[in-house]
Amino acid sequence: MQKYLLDLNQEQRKAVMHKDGPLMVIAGAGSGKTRVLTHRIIYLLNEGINPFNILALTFTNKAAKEMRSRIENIVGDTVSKNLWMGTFHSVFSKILRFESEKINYPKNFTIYDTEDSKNLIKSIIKEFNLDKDIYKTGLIRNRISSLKNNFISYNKYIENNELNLQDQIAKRTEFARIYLAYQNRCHKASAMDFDDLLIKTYELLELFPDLLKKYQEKFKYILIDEYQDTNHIQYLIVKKLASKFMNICIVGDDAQSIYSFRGANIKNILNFKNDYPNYTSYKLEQNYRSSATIVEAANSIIKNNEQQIHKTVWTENQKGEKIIVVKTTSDNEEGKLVANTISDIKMRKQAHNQDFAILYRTNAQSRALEESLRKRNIPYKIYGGLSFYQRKEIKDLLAYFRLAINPNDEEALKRIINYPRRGIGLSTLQNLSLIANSNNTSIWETIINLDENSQINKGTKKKLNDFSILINEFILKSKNKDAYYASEEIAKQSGLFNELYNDKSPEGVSRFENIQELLNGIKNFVEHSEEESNKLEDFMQDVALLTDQDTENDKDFNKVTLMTVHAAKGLEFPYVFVVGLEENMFPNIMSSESQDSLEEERRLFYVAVTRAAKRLFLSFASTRFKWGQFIDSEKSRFIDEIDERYLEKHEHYPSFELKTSKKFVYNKKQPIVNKLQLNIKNRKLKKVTNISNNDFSDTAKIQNGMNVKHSSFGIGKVITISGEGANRKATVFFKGIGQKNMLLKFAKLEIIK
DNA sequence: ACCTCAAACATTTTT
DNA sequence: TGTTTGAGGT
Repeated sequence: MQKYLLDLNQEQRKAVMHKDGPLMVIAGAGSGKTRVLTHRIIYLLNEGINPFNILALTFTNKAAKEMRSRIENIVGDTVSKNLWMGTFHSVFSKILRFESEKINYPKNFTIYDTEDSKNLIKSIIKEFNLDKDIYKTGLIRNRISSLKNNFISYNKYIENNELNLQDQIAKRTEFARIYLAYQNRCHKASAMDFDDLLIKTYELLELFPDLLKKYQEKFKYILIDEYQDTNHIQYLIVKKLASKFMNICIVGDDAQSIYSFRGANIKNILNFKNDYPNYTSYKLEQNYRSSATIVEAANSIIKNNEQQIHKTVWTENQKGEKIIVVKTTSDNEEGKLVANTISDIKMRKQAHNQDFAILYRTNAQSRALEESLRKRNIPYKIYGGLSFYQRKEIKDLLAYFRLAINPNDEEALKRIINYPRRGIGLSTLQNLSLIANSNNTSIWETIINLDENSQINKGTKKKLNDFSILINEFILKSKNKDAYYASEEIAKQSGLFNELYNDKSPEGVSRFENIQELLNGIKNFVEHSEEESNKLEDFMQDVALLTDQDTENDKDFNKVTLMTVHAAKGLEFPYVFVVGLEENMFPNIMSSESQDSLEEERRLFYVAVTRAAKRLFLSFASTRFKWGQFIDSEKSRFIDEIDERYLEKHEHYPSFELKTSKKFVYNKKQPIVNKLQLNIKNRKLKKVTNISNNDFSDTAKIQNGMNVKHSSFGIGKVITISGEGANRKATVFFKGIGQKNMLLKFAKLEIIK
């Protein structure tokens, strides 16, 4: 037997060595599902299947990358580099780059990210003069996205009475018009949003049978990871592609289906049998990841769900220690508890930072945790905030690149037409937009054909003309020169480089550094690509599809991980903290209405718990700071669903001493807060926070002419002082930075003698 | 056209 | 609490 097959158990091996025909692998958490997928690909390659004929669809780019490198280690990179591997979005965008002209899109189409989509919708709502409180951009975008993911086009939408009625009830009577306009504007801008990447692929395969045949024959073997989280349109595409050879292998776990808000349909996995009647299926039930306690506890959680494929996850691993459940008084206490416990374990068990993960339901919860980790000097990395490519300065520069590649890209144009300042303001832009809409062209087309328009005055025309000359130069450079040369030129000539260089505030400096980092990244890209594919266009291909997990660098190696439970799917850590286990938080208030969404929250909790290998810590806070207010909260029902045997409950975790006094201990007898009580609580807690800050006595000492030190601006001289007590302000001159006005209460200035 | 400041506003999860 | 929007001034 081949060496790589030896470390598989019997079921895993059967799945790996299944050669032809539909295959369904139901894999419990931690049962080695990625390993099966990887090994199966290696097996196919060893059987003589051409790597060109294998398509592997993963849930994240990172997963694809990791799988590819594992395969590469065994079969070598000449073979592995020819495998088609990636997310649905990235693989299909690649196909569209070849074929898009057939469906009337240029090959250099732009991919609009969520921010672009929202901005476009915002413009449309404004142009239609609609009430922005009824037509909320985020909501509209979500609705359009969900329609698209269910393959309901504008035409199908207007025929659908039920959907129309929903919008009537919500008073969004103009929704259809917005939907149509959105589609048209995307098309005019030669742009596709995330959902279009799927829809257009489907259309392509539907409209052109010869193309369908081509890709069916190309992808003779299709493997899909995390199948429980595919949505309807993805399902349709796969069904089409696989219908010829039926060599489709899906791997998934219905108990870990957590993306229904994105259109994921748990029925896809349940219906696999109907679509492929001659299927084979294997169940992987042995968990290799977690302690027996964690595995059993997870089982006791998921059994509360009604919808599921029956399976029993078991393990031979040691029992391990009990799961710690801790109640804390506030979110800050919770943060301290987590940070202290991490330090403690690091010392006693010789664990490293990268062994720890802190998981939460919503991104907003990260702040209290970050603060306490910082105070304890524990390095951490945080996912799900802004990814590198979504930072303002990066998006600004990328917008120039996008225009150089596709000048019709309206969102990119709007972003930078007046940044840096060139005196082309809002009213000019509105005018242009109006003309463009009435001529059914893009804004760019309108600008380069200005002479025919008399609505715009001469001065503005000159400015617009200069702008178009600039962009035309960028278009030429991006076509003829390598990406690094072109991008550097664009950064300089656009004025962006200077603009950021001249901003010497700490934020400005870091923005400038980010731009340099981006340019370095492009340099690196050029050095590692062939001459025919080292253009800006090649670099930009799927930048919009990258997430912060994909842009991880070496600096992030030994750090504690902070992320949402959603983002943690597929990962594992020795020590896991699941925080904020409170009613309305987890399960989230938005999901507590229907049985289905509650079951999904429970699956999410199941995912969180099963990330842990050695030890699991669950915590909840009895007050939480939200919207600038303290809100009382109660323990999550999910904690009570875990079998008591596996839990060890604490008011405070004993391994460290809490600094706060008993008076803040949550009072069980008064779960309902009245306003007065809340105010008292506020005051008390505020006091506690102030103690940890610099006290006022120090700020009162600061006088005119003194030299002071600021944490980020460095050393400066006090020029003026105004105000009293908490309102005491100072104007300070910092060398190389300039004057800053600051409230002494917050500024934490240190007096330098 | 652009800047500044105060008031209103918002909060699930993401390729 | 942090961010976005709108009014009003330059």
